[in-house]
Amino acid sequence: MAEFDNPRSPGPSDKLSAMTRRASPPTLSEVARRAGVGTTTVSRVINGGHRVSPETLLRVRRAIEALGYVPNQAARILKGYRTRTIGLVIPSIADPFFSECAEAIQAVARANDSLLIVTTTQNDPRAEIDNINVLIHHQVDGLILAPANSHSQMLRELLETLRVPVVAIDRPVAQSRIPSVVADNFRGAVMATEHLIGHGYKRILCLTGESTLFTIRERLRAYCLTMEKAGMEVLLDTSVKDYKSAEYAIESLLSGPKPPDAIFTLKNSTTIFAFEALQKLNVSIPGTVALLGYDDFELASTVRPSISVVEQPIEEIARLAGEALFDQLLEPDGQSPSNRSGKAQQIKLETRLVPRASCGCTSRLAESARSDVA
Amino acid sequence: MAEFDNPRSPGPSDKLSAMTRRASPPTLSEVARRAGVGTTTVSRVINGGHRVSPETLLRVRRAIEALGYVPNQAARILKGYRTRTIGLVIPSIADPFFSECAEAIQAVARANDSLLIVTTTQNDPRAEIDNINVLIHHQVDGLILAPANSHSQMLRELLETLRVPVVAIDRPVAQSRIPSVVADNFRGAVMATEHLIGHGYKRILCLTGESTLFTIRERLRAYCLTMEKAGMEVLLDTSVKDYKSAEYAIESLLSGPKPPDAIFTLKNSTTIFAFEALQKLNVSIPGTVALLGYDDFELASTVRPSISVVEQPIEEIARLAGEALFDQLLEPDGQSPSNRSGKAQQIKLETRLVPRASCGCTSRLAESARSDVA
DNA sequence: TGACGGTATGGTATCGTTTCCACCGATATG
DNA sequence: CATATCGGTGGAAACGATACCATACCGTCA
Repeated sequence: MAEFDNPRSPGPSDKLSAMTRRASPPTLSEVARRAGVGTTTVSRVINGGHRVSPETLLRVRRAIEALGYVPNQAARILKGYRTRTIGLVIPSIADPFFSECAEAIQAVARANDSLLIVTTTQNDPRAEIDNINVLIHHQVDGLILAPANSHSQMLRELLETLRVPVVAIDRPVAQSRIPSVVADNFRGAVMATEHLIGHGYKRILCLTGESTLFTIRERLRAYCLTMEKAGMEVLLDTSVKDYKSAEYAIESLLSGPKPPDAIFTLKNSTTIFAFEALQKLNVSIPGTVALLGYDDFELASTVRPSISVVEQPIEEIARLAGEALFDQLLEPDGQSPSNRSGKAQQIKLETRLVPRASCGCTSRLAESARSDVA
Repeated sequence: MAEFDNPRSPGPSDKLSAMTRRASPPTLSEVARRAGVGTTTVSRVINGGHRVSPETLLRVRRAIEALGYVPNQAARILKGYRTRTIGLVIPSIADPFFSECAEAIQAVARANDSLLIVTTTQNDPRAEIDNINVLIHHQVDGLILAPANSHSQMLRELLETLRVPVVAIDRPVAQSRIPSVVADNFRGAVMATEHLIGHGYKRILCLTGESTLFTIRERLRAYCLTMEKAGMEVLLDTSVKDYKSAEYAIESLLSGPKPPDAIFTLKNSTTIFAFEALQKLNVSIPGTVALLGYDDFELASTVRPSISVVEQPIEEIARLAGEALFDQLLEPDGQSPSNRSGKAQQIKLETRLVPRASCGCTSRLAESARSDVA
């Protein structure tokens, strides 16, 4: 871990570098000198040019142009201005769900003249805390994060002492007034389970994948409740974490005494592992077992059979979170921004069932249903 | 476009807020006062604690702890320190190629105590220039970018006047000494074309997709040269830009007088469109036409038939670029960093052919070949 | 004419940190 | 014993931009 490093190199004397390529960027007072005005006037020109006579304005603008002057961010920030950066804390950028989020949030940031700093946690709560601290030290104006653990006491406390607005995404922060934008995971999983039940499947297996995340737990809860309400047996397998484990689990379950006739997978990667395993084992889909997954993915409609999924409005989640953040940022009153009573702070978005072939909807039905919703 | 906004709110008088929850973060001089030392000493403690007596060190550390002091970044930066942020300029975060890049670069940045700011251009050269300027104004320490147009005069000039190190990724900057890390697109496409020729296909069609990007042009050049060298007819189609156009192009070509017996797609999305179209048209792969794509993707090995591809070492490209950037950053001499003669600045990485079923390699052969290389 | 309101402008303290320089005492060196 | 050396320390001047306040000027109204 390197120590802090040297400041700018000494640099040539002012006179020497006057005509040659500059060693350091021009400053506001150099602009002022060149334009024959005071620093105040230049500052005013930069910040909108109000209360400056047209001639002076022009002269200053020319000087700025000639010197290629750009204001020094650090100095402005020091005077209390916003940094025009926001931080994003997510498990991984490579995950398609979060990369789509990042893209959308970046767009919102850009629309608000801000930049986005992305950090990743790999769902490690400690890395998460670290990242938040680092971003705060870098004086970001606001923070969007997908909490690794919704119930972390430490996280909640940290967030509530923050002086900048925070919005949680995909997963809420339990027992706090931190605003959040999440999908309705419970409702989505209810829809999915009911859909499979509606198809007449009798033994619906739920593959949770390995996860303690809030979203997965919600989906699991919904599956269990729905099954029980329908008087059906809850069949769980939590062992699938990669292709191998999927193959092992599915093979043993299918050759067991009471094999499942449908599989509901609770997340993207689990769906893919399960699909891969079923293919490899030459299990007919949906003939022998139907498959329905949570979360859409690019090739879900292309593979044979196409895979039915519950689709989340990812881009919308991210966009709303970004907008909520900037709403808080632009609020005139500096009062603790997260406990204003007026606005609905906890946003929950609808998800959508996309029936395709793998759940037993025929190709044709699936197509019509699809265009129906779209 | 909002104007600049207000500086910090006036804030209560010092005395008043002394005992209550602080309105603004503690400063270095407050720490100094509490520890009964000068600001210089505190500063020294923060920056490594050299030349400070053990007792004083302890006292200062305690004061820092008690006040929860963290140094103000803006002030340090103003004094000439690095911002410990680097900028990344890519076409899109949602693109799997670039999201993997971003992930890897972020990891390198973190390892160097830096943060990553991500901006996207949608391959628009103007947005690219804008983004670079914005990042420079934010005083990033360095820059990594995937140039939209390798031959842009404007871009080259901008980059060469920059005072911070730059590394190009995936695509070089033509006629310049900007360091770059790219895959050997030419060699990759030669391998692919030769592989198809080796299978005995006679009419190999190349689907370029819509692109003027450097990478695609390189691959196209390689395809053409290899075909000509083999005395075979170059078959090009540049019209595929989505699923519909793929279906149209493939249907009309296949029903034409001299239909292709193999397809080589030059990028990820084109491969998927082509595959989708072939499936929909019930064309047998590789029976009627073989398929080989550039760039791997998650389900390429899962779909039936599995799709043969040329795979790029994405993570390695990104990691090397990140490391090259920090190498420059840490170089002691501040001389124009990009034209040091010592190091190889233009890195070109090998790509790898991953034969699967779609090109005609049988499943078994494909498997063995695969594990052979892996 | 004198008081007043408004506009254009500049001087200067300030933000929080680093660093140059000066200082002090103590030990080492001639 | 005088002087260099060195570890430990603090005062105060930067860094670059902003904003409070003061000033100078002009026109207008009573």
